[in-house]
Amino acid sequence: MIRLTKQTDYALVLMTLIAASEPSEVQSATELAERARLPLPMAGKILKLLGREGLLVSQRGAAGGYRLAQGASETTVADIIRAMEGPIALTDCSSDSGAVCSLEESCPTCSTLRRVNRAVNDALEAITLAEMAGAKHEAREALSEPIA
Amino acid sequence: MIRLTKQTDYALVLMTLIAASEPSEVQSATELAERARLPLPMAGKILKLLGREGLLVSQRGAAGGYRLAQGASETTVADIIRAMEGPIALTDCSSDSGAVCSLEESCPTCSTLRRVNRAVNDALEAITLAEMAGAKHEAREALSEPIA
DNA sequence: CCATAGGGCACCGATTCGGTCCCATTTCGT
DNA sequence: ACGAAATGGGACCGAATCGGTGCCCTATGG
Repeated sequence: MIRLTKQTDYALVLMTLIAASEPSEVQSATELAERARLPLPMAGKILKLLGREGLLVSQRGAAGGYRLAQGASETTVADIIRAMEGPIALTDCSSDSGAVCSLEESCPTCSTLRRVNRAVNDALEAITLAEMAGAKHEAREALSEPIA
Repeated sequence: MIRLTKQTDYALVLMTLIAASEPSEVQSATELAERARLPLPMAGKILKLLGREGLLVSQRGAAGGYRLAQGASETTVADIIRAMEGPIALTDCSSDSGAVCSLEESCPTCSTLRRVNRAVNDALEAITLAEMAGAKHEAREALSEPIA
């Protein structure tokens, strides 16, 4: 249903939590799991993935944890989704790789889908982690206007 | 991966094919399946669904088939996706139904997701079947720019 | 040297997806 | 009136994906 997985959803929540704290100090998976009201194994799994994908920097050993790899304004929703689910492509057809579509005759669909895909991508690229982290207090007026 | 199912993909192709023909005359599932290079059972299943959802009008009996229920300019990509997959919602959180999110504390995510969701929705709502059907010949310059 | 915390991965049950098939019903043509 | 041609509505099945847990390893601070 054009929907992202729950794990991606959780990733957005976790990233938001991390972004909302002091950028320099690490936060443990246990802490974050509690605050996000997620089971520890789940949170751990997701944080590991986000680390491997370069969105988080991890500190191993006792008193370890995670912190953002970049500033909260440099990370977008699209980045997080890509880290969790791979390239953003609505269909096989709409991926950037020039994979040839098997539906030759009827493939104006392809070109249009590519366009749709781009619109979605842009929308996701436009929202930064900083906005999400700040949304709790401010950024309420930013919601009143439509996007596209 | 924020992707729609293959059946939805097929639905877009089939709808495009139907829209590209004379609006008044019906086309059989067999015909359409051939032109879309899809197995007949698949095409049939999808066409039935689109009919039930009100996007197509069916003519039963011999020499039967399908035609558009509305003008090609009135039907959008979003309509087709909704017919195939239900309401467009990136996450449980972002649906329009005011379903309460379980992640209370961290739920600025909710509001932001709602915004993302809306952007996606708007993008899909903006593309009509008429555009897709016409894209084969024109609308090529709209593609010349890279995607992401 | 040990408790703490992340790294990696295998694994499992449940759901969804892609696809096929069957049978009932409708309708045109002869 | 009858039969071929089409749609209508499901049931059904194998395969892939999803959500979630657990285990064992390595790193590190006290």
